[in-house]
Amino acid sequence: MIGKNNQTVMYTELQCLRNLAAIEDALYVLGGKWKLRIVIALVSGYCRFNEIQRTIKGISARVLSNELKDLELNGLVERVVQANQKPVIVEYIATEYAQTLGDIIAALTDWGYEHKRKLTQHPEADVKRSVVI
Amino acid sequence: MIGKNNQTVMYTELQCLRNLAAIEDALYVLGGKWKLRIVIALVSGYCRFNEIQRTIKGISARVLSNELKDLELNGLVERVVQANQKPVIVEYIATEYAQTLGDIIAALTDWGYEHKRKLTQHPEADVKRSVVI
DNA sequence: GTTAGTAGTAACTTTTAGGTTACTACCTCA
DNA sequence: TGAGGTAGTAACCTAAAAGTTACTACTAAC
Repeated sequence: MIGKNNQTVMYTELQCLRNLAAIEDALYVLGGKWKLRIVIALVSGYCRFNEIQRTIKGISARVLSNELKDLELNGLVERVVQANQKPVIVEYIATEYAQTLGDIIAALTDWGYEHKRKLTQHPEADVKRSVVI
Repeated sequence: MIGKNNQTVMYTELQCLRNLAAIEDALYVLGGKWKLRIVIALVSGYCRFNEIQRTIKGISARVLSNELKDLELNGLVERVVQANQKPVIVEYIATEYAQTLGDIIAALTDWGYEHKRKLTQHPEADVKRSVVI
């Protein structure tokens, strides 16, 4: 009952289970607090370690380091060491494959904007309620 | 450098920060292991508590209960109590607002399918490597 | 000569998310 | 009459994620 551009689409039971599996795969790679934020920072052109850390407020060096390794393992980020420079400079580059995340990032970003707009316009709408028939 | 339908789009620094904020808002509501899975189950027509728990493998009653409350607070789920029935029957219904998640769910599902296809086709591609220049 | 930047890592602690078990109270079916 | 389904909750526990602090080793600027 949901689909692209908010068209109504029915899922059969089998499709529902397959979609659950697919979204599970996607969230396995992209889930967690930081992964998508890092990808956004990378595709926006930030590529140095400290630069990324400064851009993404709140992330620690340890976590950023681990997340970048994960993303590299999944083929979304390439680590480029410029050994000729002194001090040695490391760049993290979003791969071509990371470009395939465009739809996900755009959809999440759009929804986030709209959701915030909704919250600030009708704050009273978000009150917990149960409908009793 | 990324956007809808994988079109190349540049982000300015300001846009990058705004996108980071928007995706933060979206992930605040939708993040975590279960939220999107639950929404998928709901829009697929599963609406009873135990039914949802059976559909989403691995979720416990405690977690499902908490997640449904969160989703209700954010206006994505409506809790409908049919008090005339014995035993009392409770239905969880995806709200109209939940339909706005269509693009996100579709994008994540598509990407999950493709990513799995990629992994099974070229498993050797996912080897950690750093490029040293 | 001290402060800040380069890219991290190791060891440790805290936080949070999620899992487990047991329980309610009522109903239906075999 | 007890097994299973209805929708949960309370208390407790574990495991994973994330945060903190300190440190390397070298460079450049003030």
